[in-house]
Amino acid sequence: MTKVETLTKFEWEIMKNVWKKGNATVRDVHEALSPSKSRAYTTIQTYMERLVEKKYLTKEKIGLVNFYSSKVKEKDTLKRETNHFVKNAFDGSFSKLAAFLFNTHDFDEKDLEEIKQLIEEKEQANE
Amino acid sequence: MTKVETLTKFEWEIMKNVWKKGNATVRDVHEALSPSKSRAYTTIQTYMERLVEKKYLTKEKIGLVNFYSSKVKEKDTLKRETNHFVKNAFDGSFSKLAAFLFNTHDFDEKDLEEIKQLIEEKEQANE
DNA sequence: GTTATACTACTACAGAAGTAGTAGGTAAAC
DNA sequence: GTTTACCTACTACTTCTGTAGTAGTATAAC
Repeated sequence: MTKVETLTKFEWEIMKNVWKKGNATVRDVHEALSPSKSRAYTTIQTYMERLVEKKYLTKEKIGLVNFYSSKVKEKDTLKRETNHFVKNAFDGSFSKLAAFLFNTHDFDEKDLEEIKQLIEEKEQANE
Repeated sequence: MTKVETLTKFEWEIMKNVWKKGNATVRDVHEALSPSKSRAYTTIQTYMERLVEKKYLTKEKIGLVNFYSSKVKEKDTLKRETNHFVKNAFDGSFSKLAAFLFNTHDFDEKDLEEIKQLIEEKEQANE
């Protein structure tokens, strides 16, 4: 019954940075995030430690400094979280989500063309 | 800077029930939810009270019993939450989300047709 | 060699989320 | 009219999130 976890907004932020850099120190992440919303260095540190506990990150000490790297693939995480969301919000139905998006958001020509392209590729693949 | 809030999984559950019934008592919701995962009646009660505090629900006492009804439209909530999610997970890009869905999930013919239909309608509307 | 800098490890604390018990009151049933 | 069932209001406690301070140690700079 492994309880499935969800990343909080801020945990996402951190994970995104680690994914982008491959591996990152607290300082790296702090510097990358600080401009937008200033948080103490140790706040970032705490988060990253917690992400280690939660098995999202591993850390390795090189010299004096901890380098954190991701234990989970971005794509897998994204997939899991998306499934979650769709489950909660749209009873697990992706076409409900799609319908909803079309009805409530404005897509421009380009978006629509891109998506249509994707569908056609899919359809080819399905055949 | 009105801090935007997100519903937790369980708050969703409750809101869905209230939306479905129009207005609902604690007992209604408890009975609707219990089969799946048993939670105490008072747990539901607490949640519903908190949702009143958070302005998602209003309550009106009729006789001895509180009837809760939604203050927010399901559609609006869904939209807000979807925006949130897309913002966190896909840097706010709906076409990234779309692309991701196509790459990681299997849609069957029917789904694809439905979506294509939607796009064509949109395109017509855009013209 | 003493001072400043940088980093880790540990501790702390408030508020939200998750969960539920208890007290007390009305109404129904006997 | 006493018991039972049901409901609300209030209180309580744990875990998780968000946020950060402090102590201690290694290194760099003077």
